[in-house]
Amino acid sequence: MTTKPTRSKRATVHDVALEAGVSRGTVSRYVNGERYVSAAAREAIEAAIAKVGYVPNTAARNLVMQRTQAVGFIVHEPHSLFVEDPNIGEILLGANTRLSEADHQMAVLIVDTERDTDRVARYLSGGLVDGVIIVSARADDPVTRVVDRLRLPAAYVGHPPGAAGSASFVVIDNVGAAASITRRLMETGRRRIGMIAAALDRDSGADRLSGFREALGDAFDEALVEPVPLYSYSAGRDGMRRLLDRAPDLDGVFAASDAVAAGAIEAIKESGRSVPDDIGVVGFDDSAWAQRTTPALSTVRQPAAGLGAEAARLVLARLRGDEPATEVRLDCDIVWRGSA
Amino acid sequence: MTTKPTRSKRATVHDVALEAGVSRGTVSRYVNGERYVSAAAREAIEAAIAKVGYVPNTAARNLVMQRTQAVGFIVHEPHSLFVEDPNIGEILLGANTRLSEADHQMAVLIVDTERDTDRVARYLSGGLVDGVIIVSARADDPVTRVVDRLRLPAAYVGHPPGAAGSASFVVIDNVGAAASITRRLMETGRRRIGMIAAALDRDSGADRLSGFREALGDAFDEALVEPVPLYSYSAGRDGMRRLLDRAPDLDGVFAASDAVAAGAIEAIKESGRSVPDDIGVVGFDDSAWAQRTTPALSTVRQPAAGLGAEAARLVLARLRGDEPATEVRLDCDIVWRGSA
DNA sequence: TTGTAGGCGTTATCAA
DNA sequence: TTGATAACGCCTACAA
Repeated sequence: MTTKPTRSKRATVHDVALEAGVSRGTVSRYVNGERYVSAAAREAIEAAIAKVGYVPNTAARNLVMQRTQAVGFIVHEPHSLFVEDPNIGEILLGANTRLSEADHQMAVLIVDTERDTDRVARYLSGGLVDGVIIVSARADDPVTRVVDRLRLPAAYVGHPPGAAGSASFVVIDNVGAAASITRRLMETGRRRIGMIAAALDRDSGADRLSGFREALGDAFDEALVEPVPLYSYSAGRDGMRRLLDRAPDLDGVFAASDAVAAGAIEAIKESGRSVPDDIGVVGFDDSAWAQRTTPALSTVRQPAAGLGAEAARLVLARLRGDEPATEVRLDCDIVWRGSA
Repeated sequence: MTTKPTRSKRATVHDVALEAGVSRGTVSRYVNGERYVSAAAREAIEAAIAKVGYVPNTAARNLVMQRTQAVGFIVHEPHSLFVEDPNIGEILLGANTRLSEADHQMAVLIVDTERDTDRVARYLSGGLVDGVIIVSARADDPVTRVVDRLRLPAAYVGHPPGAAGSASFVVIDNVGAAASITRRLMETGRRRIGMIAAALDRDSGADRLSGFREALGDAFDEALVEPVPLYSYSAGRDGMRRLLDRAPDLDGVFAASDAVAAGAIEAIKESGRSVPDDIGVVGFDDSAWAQRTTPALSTVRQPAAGLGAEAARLVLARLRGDEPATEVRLDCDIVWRGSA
C-alpha cells in the first residue's frame, strides 16, 4: 500500500510536531533558530522534518509577521527601450546586489501593457513587498498612485515630472554632466557649438540644456539650439538638418541623447560634412547607439549600477524607519570616443 | 481631534464590515464580485471601503486560496550577459505578455551571487508563486533542486545539461540553425570554412558545433574548429587569431555567437584581411553586436519573445493540471547582412 | 524548556 | 441574501 501519487499536501509545522511528538511552538522555535530547544527535541524535529519533507510557508509567515523581506522593482519602460537600453539591466543588478546584502528578495515587476498596470498595483497593495523601487515611472498612473496611497516605502530612479511627496528620488546630475561634456567639446577647439535639445518638457531635457548654456557662458547663442520633441534617432536627424540650414558654419554639436546624436551624424554626413573633422558630435547616455555610430560617440555614461544600488539603499533606510534624503544626485563619467 | 499621523494600520475586511454594518462574509462576497449582495449592502460597503481606505491583502487571500496567480521568472545569467544580451529582455517580455493575458503576475527573480541562490530557493518554496519559468539554469543548484523537490510546475528556457524529469523545456533548434547558416555560407562559395566554437560544455555550444559539422559533411575539418570557453568578444578575437595562424587560407568562419563573431572580425581585420571579401563571417543570436560590427553580421535570430511566451504557456498548462510536452523546440530565422 | 491558544486577513461552508 | 465559524500555516505571548 503506497501513498497516493497525486499531489500530496505539503507538510506543515503541525505535521512535523505530530511526527516529532512535540508541540507546534517548539517546532516553530527550532525552525527559527531560537534557543530553548532541547537536544532531544531538536533531534526529533530534524528527523521529522526530513521524513515529512517540511518546508516553511513564507506566505503564512509573512502574514503573521507583517513583513516580507522583499521589495518590488517596477520597470515601466516602453517595450523597445527595455530591450535595448543596457542601463536598465545595470540598474537592476545594482539594486539586487544591495538588497541581497541586506537579505532582501527583489521581485521585478514589468509593466508593459495597460493590463499590467492594474495587476501590478494590486500586487503591491497586497502586502507582498515591504517597499518598492520604481524606474521610469509615469507621473500619475495606478502604480504610483497606489504607492503614494499606501505610503509604501519607495525610491524612484529618475524624477517623474510632478512627482509627489514622501518618496526618495535618485537622479543623475544632468546639468553637471551636460556642462562637462560641452566644456570638453570646447576644449577640442570648437567655436560654434550648437545643441539638439530634446524633450524640454522633461526634467532631463531641460537640465541638459541648462548645463549646455552654463558651460558656454557668453558664447551661448540661442539660435544654435534646436529643440526636438523626443529622444529619438529621427528627431535628431531632422533637427540637425534644420540646424545646419540655419548655421552652416557650425563646428560642434551636443545632442541630448545618443539616439539623437546618431540621427544628427546621419544628417551631417548627408550634408557632405564629416565627423569629427568638420563637426564634432557628443551625445548622452552611452547607450547601444554610442557604439553603433561611425565614428563611435563621445558621450556621457550614466552610473547605472550606482543608481540601482542607491535606490535600494534608500528603500532599505525607509524600511528601517529612517527618513533618508529626498533626492540624491549622482555624477556621471564622460567617455571620449571618435566623434569629437 | 485628528487621527494620529503615525503609520495607521491598514483597514481590513473586518473594519469595512463594522463600518458598513454587515458581516465580513458579505464584504468578502462584494469584493470578489459575487452575486447575492443586495443593493443596500453594496452601497453601505462601497461607502465603508472608501471611508476606511480598504485595500485587500493578497497575502492573506493567497494563504487561504492556496494559490497566488503569480509565477516566478528566474534569470540565472552571468552578470555581464544579462546586461548586454537583448534576448533576455525579449524573453522576459514574451513571457510577461502571455502570463498577463492569463491574468497572472510575473515576478522576476535575479540570481547573481551565491547568496541569491538560497534566498530565491526559499522564496520559491515559500508558496509565493504557483509556478516558475527558469532561464539559463544551472544543472544542479539549490534553485533547480527546490523546484524539483517541490514539484513546482516549471518550464525551462534552454535545457540545462543533465536536467531532471517533470518539467518542460523550451529550446531553440541549435543544431538545425547552425547547419542552416553554415550551409548558407557554403552556398556563397566559401571552401575552407572554420568555426569558433564556444562553451562546448553547454548544450547550446555543443549543438552549434554539431550543426556545423553536419552541414559540412565530408568537408568538415577538425583542425578548423577553434574551441573557446565563453561566448565573449575577447574569446572570439583570441580564438580567431589562433585559427588564422593555423589556417591562413580560411575563407569563411562560423562564430558560435555574435559577440564571438565581432571579436573574430577584429582579428581578421588586424591580420590585414577584409570581411566579407577575404573571409565571410556569420554569427548567432542577432544580438546588439550584430548591428555594431562593420559590416553588419549575417546571423541567426532567436525567436526570443517566442521562447518566453512558450515557456509561459507551458507553466500555465501545468497549472491547469495538464501534462504538456516535455520539450518544445523552436525554429530560428537567418538574417543575412553584409558580413558574408 | 515546553505546550496552549489567540491572531494575522481572507475565503468558504452551512445554517438561518 | 446574509451571518457565524472554521480553516489556511505560522508566530508569540503566556502559563506551566
